[in-house]
Amino acid sequence: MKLSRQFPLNALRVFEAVARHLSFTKAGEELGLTQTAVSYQVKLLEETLKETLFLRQPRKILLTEAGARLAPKVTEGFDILASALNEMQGVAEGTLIIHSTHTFASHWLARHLGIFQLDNPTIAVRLETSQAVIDFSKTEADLAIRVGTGEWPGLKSHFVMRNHFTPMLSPRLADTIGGVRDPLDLLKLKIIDPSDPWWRLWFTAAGYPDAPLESASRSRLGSQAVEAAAAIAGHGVAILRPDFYQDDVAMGRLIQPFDLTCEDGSHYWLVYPEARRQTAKVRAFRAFLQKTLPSFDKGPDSGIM
Amino acid sequence: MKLSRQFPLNALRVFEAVARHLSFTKAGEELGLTQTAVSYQVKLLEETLKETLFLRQPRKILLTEAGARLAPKVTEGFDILASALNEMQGVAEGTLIIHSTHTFASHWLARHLGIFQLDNPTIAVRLETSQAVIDFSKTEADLAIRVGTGEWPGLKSHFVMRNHFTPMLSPRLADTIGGVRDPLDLLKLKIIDPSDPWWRLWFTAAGYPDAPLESASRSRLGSQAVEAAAAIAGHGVAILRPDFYQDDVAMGRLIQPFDLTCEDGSHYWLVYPEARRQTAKVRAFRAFLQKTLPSFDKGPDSGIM
DNA sequence: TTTCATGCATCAGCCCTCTTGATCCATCGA
DNA sequence: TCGATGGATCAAGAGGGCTGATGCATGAAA
Repeated sequence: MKLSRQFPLNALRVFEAVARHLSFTKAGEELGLTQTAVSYQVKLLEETLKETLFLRQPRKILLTEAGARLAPKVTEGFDILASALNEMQGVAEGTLIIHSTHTFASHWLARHLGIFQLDNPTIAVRLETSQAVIDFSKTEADLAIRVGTGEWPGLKSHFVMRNHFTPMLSPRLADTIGGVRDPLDLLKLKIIDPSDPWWRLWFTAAGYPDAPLESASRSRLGSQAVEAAAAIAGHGVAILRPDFYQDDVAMGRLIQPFDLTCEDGSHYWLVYPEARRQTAKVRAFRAFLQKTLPSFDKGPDSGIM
Repeated sequence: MKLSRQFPLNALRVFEAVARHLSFTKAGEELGLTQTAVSYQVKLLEETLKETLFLRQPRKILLTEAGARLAPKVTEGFDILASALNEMQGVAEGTLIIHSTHTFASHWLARHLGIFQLDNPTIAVRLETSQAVIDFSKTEADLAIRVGTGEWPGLKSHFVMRNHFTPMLSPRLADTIGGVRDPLDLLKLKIIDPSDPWWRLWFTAAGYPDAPLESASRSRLGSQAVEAAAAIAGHGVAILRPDFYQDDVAMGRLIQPFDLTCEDGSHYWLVYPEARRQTAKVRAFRAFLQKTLPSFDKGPDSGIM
């Protein structure tokens, strides 16, 4: 007997319940079926096996020898299946896989995940980072932090924080030109990745739409973290998300010469597949962001700039 | 997770196959499904569990952590179910439960079953006897020997032997009246159960339709075996199936004074539910009767009288 | 004994699950 | 660049399985 497609697995499940209750009606109640349906399924199974499994006596049924031999093993088999599912779900519930960009991971998550772990000691966190926009069907992340407009088909998204930027540089470098007071002062220094459109946006916002930015086609360094490192080393002025470099400012490794920040319409979002919205671990992470970030889920047009 | 009605068991079976092959297409081939159907079932299971089980990569799929944890247990569970079914069928195949009347069991089966057991050493035989016409849905007999016309709805029947009868008595009793030569001589003796219609049939066949049989309403002794015992003890003349008492005749305990036998239209039949026609043990028993009884399956109107 | 309650079998009809076939898409290898 | 491979998606259709009504047999209660 192979459990091939033909085999009525559901009938086996019904049999298992009937064997436990020794009653078609009761089994039906357990399974949410009518007695009629139970009768049908049992008959179907008996016909498939060519074995009578129950003796129908008036007002009660008995297991035949064959049925009595079959029942305990079937119960065991279904128990194993059920526990496999439970266990899998339990373990899955217990591990939260977060995908994020390097930048967000190192500058925000790394700093705040401790709180989450304190609040949710039973949930292990695995952090996966890459610059790519991940496809939930191709990696097994439970949720991701993405930059974008918040519109992704099939995914639920919650606003996390604005994605704004402003020039930042090392105080030593600023000193070489006697300090930075006017946006144009920046042009005296080396601009790290001047082809980044953020520079044009920022200078425009600062009132200098025509600032002469070298259009040397040197590509971006790849990630903001690398650019920041270059800036800290005094190699030039980078345009960075100030939120992420508060520590460096505090430690005197970077300064933010102007309060003016800019944005390009894309922001940080928490996203996950619609289907998994209700899982406990995702809910826990959402609650954590809610608690930690005042701007969470409020949309890009509210909250502090 | 309860394996309630809602749970797509079939999808779980499909998942199991996919996890083994790591291919939707291959799994489909094993199960006799199209790749489309497999895809649907896997998706259904994933939605039910709210867990991605496979990572769909181009030209290949991988199990996710959750899937990898689930697969072996699911395989184990299905293996247990499959072996339970196999085992049950094996054991069931190995035990033949025969239902029969006391008479046929003690006078024919008991004498010949040895041959069947020699021919089929792997089949254990269990004999259940009662006078009642059994209902296959209420007892777990595989087959039965019944007396009747051979017409039972839902049951397959094979003719076994004619059901004929003739007066029999102990030789000592015959001697008390100087021997039995004419049917009317029997009337000098006590007739065991004269209300049995067989007596009237036999006397009519013998040419004495008006033989004065006491119509005392004493009920039948219940079974032919009891009546035969009474006859052997010399308590009177019984009307019996001569086939069944050859031994008693040979041992001088009974005599059959007349060759004339009669019948009432009912005969011995082998019957079993249509659905079980092809099981090995039933086939073996049919073959045994075929070999042992010249009249088997030839119908009541052929063969020796 | 009659009547009621229980429990399973049967039947016809319908819904919805599941399957199929066609098509599309992405990737890998030549 | 093209063909082969393997999965996803879609619309359509068939058939399996469920339901509610009904029947039947029995045991319990009146």
